[in-house]
Amino acid sequence: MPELPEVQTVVNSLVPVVTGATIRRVRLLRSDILTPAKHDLIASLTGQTIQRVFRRAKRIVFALGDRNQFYIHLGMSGRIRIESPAAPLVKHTHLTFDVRRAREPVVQIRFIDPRRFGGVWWLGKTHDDPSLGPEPLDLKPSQLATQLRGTRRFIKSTLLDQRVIAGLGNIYVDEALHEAGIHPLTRTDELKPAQVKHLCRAIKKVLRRAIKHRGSTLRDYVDANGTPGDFQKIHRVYDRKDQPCLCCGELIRRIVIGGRSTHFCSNCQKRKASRTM
DNA sequence: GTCCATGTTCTTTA
DNA sequence: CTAAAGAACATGGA
Repeated sequence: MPELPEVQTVVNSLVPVVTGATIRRVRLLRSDILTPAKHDLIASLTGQTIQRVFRRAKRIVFALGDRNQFYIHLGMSGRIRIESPAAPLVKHTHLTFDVRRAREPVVQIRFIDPRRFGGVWWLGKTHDDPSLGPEPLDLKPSQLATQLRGTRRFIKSTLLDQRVIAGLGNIYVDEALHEAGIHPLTRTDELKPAQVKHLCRAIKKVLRRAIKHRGSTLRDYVDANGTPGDFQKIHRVYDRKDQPCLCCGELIRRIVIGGRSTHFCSNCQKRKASRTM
């Protein structure tokens, strides 16, 4: 479910509720979602204030008043919900913490994740992660060119690699490659400078539009208030196998690259490196 | 029962 | 050394 636009949407819905709030009661209902596993999360959170919440890559990062940080990663099926503390817990709720801002009622933040590919990571005071690539929305073409240099992998696989760019996932890589007119099986080192520049613009354009539409709801993604996104309604290629391309009418194809379903238009995205715009 | 899934990481293969 | 392929993780929906 969650790629950069969905995670950003969740963060946007959390900001007004948790910024400056004090953490009251914390419950870790499944301790195996925590890394490091032995960390005492309850002791670290209880009584702390949340200075701010922000997104880095696909992570929801909480910065605490004592300069410690932790983050929640939603994995494939994770959700954050803002609820009344009295609301019944749904199945697969793994973490809850009550927060309170001055003169406002207590609300409860919940992390729910059936498949448990997501989890909670305690960062402490070490805030940087050298394994994460740059944020796509801040990316300059020259920076993208640097990140793409020296690999012959398929561009589809390269863009999914969080060390290269942090935040894209299967939906938005497919959408960005269509927007840029680049075939997903193009070898990364075959991209011309003009194509890299076009790709850089395409990535930002797709992500900005997706954030504006509050992400894509294919199955069950909702933001922290339970609101679904609607960007899936204007996908050009993702999940549109055998439907006509909105640009040219060609039927969208689905292939598998690196074990991931990949959608593209064989007319708008030519295999040969002939496109220069 | 089967296949598939918006993610990440590890192992095997080439 | 690089990177592709495959599996693993765990659950639920079609």
